[in-house]
Amino acid sequence: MVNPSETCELHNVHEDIVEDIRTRLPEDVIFAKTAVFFKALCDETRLRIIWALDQSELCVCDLADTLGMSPSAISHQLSTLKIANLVTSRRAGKEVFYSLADDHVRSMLEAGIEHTCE
Amino acid sequence: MVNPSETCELHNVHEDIVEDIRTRLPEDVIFAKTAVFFKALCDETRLRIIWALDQSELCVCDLADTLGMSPSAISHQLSTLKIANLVTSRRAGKEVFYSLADDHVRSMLEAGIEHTCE
DNA sequence: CGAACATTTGAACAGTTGTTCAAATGTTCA
DNA sequence: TGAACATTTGAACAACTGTTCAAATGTTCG
Repeated sequence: MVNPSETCELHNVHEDIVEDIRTRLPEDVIFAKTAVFFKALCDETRLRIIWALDQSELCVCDLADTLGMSPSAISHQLSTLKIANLVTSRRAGKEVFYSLADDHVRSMLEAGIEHTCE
Repeated sequence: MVNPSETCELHNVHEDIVEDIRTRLPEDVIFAKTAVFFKALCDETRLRIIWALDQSELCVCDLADTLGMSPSAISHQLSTLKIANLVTSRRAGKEVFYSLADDHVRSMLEAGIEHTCE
């Protein structure tokens, strides 16, 4: 919790609005899960992976070759993306093919890129 | 760059697709800027701030009181959000009121929350 | 089985991040 | 001007993150 000396004087806060907003604030778990979702999207490498998987299902080596990175680094990031449920995988022999989990991921990437291109 | 020993054997990569995707990969700056945008959205505190500002323009102390955090912590996060162009501010006397920079931020927050609520 | 290769895993490392604390800066008003 | 309060700033700190490296695990095929 917060040290009282750090809070503003109560009579100076716009009490009505603050009280209203505080009661309607979504539960912690909502913000926690949403943060996890955006965390998965906030790294350049993961964005490149998602962009590439939006073009085509790809195996780890394909991604490593496409992005000029080590298979190990790619695999670690794919693991992060999988835990966050942004990608799915299927094994085909020695290779493991990854693809986007759903259209939400695709549209979120596109919305993000579009926003930065303004 | 990548140590050659770390890359997969060239003949095993799906060359055609990889080459096609590699040539169409957006520029680095696109991914960098998009990552900055999502980075601003990937923290719980910042998501709460954005949610609150979506309800109403608020000053630093209002936000601190609403979220139960110190004004200093809130101010630091608002600074981060302002640098990323997600919020704007106006001074009114001793107080500084913050609000969302544009509808993109609002819709992105809503899309993120909606995604986590499935 | 054993060789070859794709992938995963875990430790280690430097770099980044969010909060706290103390101090500085802005602004109002008596 | 000086007191009072809102906000900002910078240093410090622990916690977290992304990559590398070496080693382990999966899978195919001779």
